[in-house]
Amino acid sequence: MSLTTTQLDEVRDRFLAYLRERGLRRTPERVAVLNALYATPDHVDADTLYARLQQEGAQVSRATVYNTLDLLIECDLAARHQFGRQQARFERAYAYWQHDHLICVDCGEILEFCDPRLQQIQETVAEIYGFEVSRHALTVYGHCRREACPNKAEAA
Amino acid sequence: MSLTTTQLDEVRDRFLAYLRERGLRRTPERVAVLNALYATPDHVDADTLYARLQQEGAQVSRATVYNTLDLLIECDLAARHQFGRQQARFERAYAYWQHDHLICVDCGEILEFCDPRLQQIQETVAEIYGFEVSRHALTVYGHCRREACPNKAEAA
DNA sequence: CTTCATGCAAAAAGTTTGCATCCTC
DNA sequence: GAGGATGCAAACTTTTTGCATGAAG
Repeated sequence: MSLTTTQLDEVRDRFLAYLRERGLRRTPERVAVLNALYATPDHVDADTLYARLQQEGAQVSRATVYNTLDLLIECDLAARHQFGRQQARFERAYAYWQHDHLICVDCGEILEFCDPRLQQIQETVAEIYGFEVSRHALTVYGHCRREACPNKAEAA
Repeated sequence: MSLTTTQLDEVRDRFLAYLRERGLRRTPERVAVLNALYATPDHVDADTLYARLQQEGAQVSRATVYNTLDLLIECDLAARHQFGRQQARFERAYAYWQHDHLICVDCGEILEFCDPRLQQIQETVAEIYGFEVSRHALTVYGHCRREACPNKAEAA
């Protein structure tokens, strides 16, 4: 799913507003990272995002990619996920409801879903344990049934 | 919650049976890692487990710790979790229902909970997306209300 | 012009690997 | 005995850090 030009403008404006109110500078590198993240709806790792920026000719270092991703997470324009391995994945977070992930352990395909019962679970847990819950991360693992799914043999 | 001696025996037997049926060797190092993991109910990272083994005088290398943890996960005696950071946490998995985790982002406390609605969510997702679901990982993040919780200022 | 942000490369943190030695079977 | 398992250390991967240079305000 792609965002409209108007939405992308809103995203950029929100980022710039955040930078302004925090007294941070508007640099072309920061904007480039934002654009690269919002160019596709997938879940990229930092290095892939870095490679993408290089490919586009943007002059951005890895350090700046990580740096900027942190800023984007702080202002809720990006989300970080840790899907099982030590490599974090990032996705855009604007105009997205809180959603969860379904991952095929064979082909690595990542699907998104949303179930209202999770909200209820959060509330229940918050009440029982006296927590002020801020967010959750649910990842469901399994085997997809796509014909094109490689490593199918692993499935039961 | 601690396991009884009988349960610990069952665990060891199960591990040894697994080694036997896979044609793997029963080494004192492997048993030491199992014991160290089952000595406490907490969620340890590999290095902490390694340090614990050293302290007990066990002669086990980091490589063997990782190696053995993989074996324990394969035979369902251990579970690996990736709580947000790039450092994996391990916990014993024998005689435990599938449970989920509630983490205080201020003090790092990890609580466990279980909600039957998750089972339903898994089933729903499996049906909608045509997945054969094998497991899930839900982590809820928030602020605990303990007096002793450090970094309380961060809470809203 | 001041100061913060960047790029680079080195360091850090976590995990995996290669190889000689040791120990289970 | 034979070959898998271990320990050690080095390699590797991902992320963070320090510092001189560069550019935003």
